[in-house]
Amino acid sequence: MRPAGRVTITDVARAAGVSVATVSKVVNGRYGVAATTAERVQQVVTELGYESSLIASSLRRTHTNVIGILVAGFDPFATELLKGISANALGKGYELLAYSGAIADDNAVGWEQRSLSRLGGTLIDGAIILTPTVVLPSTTVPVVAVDPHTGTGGAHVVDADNADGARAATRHLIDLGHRRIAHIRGRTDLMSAILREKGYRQSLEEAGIAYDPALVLDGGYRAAWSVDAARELLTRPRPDRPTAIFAANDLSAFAVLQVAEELGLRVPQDVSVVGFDDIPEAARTTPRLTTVAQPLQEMGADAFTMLLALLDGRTAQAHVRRPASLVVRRSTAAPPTD
Amino acid sequence: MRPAGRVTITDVARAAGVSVATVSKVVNGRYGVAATTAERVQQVVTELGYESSLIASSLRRTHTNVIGILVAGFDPFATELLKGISANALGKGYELLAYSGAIADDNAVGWEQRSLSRLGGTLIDGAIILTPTVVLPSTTVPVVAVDPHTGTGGAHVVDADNADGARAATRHLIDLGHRRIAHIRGRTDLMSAILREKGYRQSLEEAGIAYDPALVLDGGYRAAWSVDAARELLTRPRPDRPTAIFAANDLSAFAVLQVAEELGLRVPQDVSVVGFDDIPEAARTTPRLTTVAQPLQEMGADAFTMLLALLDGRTAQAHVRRPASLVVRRSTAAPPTD
DNA sequence: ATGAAAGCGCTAACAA
DNA sequence: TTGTTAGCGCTTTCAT
Repeated sequence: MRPAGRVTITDVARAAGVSVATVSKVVNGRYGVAATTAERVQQVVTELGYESSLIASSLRRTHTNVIGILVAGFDPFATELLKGISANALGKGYELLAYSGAIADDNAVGWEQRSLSRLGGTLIDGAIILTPTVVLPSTTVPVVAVDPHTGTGGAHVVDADNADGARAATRHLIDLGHRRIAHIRGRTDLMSAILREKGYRQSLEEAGIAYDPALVLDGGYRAAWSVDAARELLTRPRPDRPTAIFAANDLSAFAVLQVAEELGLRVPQDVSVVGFDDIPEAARTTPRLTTVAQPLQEMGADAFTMLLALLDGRTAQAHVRRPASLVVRRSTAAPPTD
Repeated sequence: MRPAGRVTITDVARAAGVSVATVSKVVNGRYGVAATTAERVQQVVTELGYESSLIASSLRRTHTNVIGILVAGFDPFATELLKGISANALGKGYELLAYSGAIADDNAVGWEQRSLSRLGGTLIDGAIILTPTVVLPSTTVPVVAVDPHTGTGGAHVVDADNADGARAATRHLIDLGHRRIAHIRGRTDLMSAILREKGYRQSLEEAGIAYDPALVLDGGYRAAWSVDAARELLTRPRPDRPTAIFAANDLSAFAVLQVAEELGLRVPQDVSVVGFDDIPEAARTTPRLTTVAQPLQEMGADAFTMLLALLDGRTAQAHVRRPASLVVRRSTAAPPTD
């Protein structure tokens, strides 16, 4: 009688009248099996639709040809990187396993460590960790970090040139004639946010515009906080009110757009807005958002290439930095002339 | 001495001076452990940074609180659905494991079956399969299919109303005044393609426009084939040439845009183009593409909700169909008046 | 060429 | 309360 649930190697062995060891050899193409036996086993395998359990085999094997991609959640940032990794991985003999382990608030921090422990050493041969928030201790499998939040920490890293992107964004606003340019800052504990603010200040300095602390507010990369910040900035009386806002990420920029609309301010006529990240939604806002694009898909591909080198025992460049580039859309224009 | 690789339950047991069984009980919060013992074990766990291996435990357990999302690859379609699933899964106590098993051409077909076999029964409690291409035999874990290519096949399904979306797209062209409307068909073996063509024909019929087989060509949902089809259509002499083309998906529509440009035809002045899917790139073409959007994120969320019901032993609606909606951008206008 | 047996890390009966 | 034992499905020596 046919087994009810999964077809296991034991089912195949029984049906073929051989031992499980022999089935294992056939399935994995090992030597030491008579051609006729192999053929018979193969036939039963096909007949029963047997596929080896990834779980069970990974428990014994040293490698699985599976690469883990550890994410906090499937947000636009992560999924763009995934596309790049997936495109690059095609035909390279590896399966991809994207794991989102941050399911509750209590593991919102340190999720990467937990996920790595739970999968590492057995299920996956190596890992690509997207935007890790902590420095990872030495692990049992090779790891590449993409856009780490706390600096490189000795690990292999792929990121974009955040400072330069922010410089370009700010310079764009300056070139349009803006002088009162506000910045809604990201999470101040994160590397990327610090670098973006740094780029903003550098461009101001290059243009000889004095840095005004009153124009820099916290948005924490989050919509809610950014709404508050935007409201604070845009409700100021006219001479104090900034004519342009550079938001640390697109989410914050969307908040600015929303608040401007509430207040009856036109974008870009009354206020210009620039974001950062160029998530797909940025091309769909009204007006479409001028922002800084990170080549996320390329970065994903880079990470995969790097990890492959590591897995092959080759030495890999420790740090790959991709340029960020300004994408000018409709949310920026010359300041109002009064 | 501290163990070199992963920290296992045995390491913890040894360090705490108890048996592995006791550690297991503590870690999983089972009863029957003295408070003082539990505390000591817990401390060692923290100290050593122990995390149970998902693999090993899933081999024994009946459930893992992990939901598998089986995809062929991480393309725009899959990642949008992922976003919706992920957003809905947050805080529901499940971890997400997206698995891309189609790594080579030889498992390009039947990947879903293979992935399900490899993960099912042990690693994952249930699965959401994105755009499966074959009908799945009864499996050991609950399964929800999103946008299946071959009909529902008795399984639980989430999809968009392809026929209605196609009707809307075609009606939009008719309303603009078009009468010679071509259709570049999708893969004729797939449910979605058949429904889209059906919608196209229905709208023509409703408007009293005779169906002309010469205006319907195969594009197979693929760029290359669609380029050929578009060229065939757009190089026809003027009275025969269609004034509008409804492509079965955005990829095909992009091909039309490209061919039109090569031929010196202006979109939408000389020819109007409508796509289907509204992948993010559709908002970035020149001109931006009018297309039919499927609410992918909502569909992902629906699938998760459905699977949750199944896992809880509740009965779930067998088929959830979401409306598809026309997104009018810049690639459509009234036909040339000559 | 084939199979018996050990063991990967863990959980669940059951015994002590 | 705690530990011993069996075994999940598989791979890998090591005998036969």
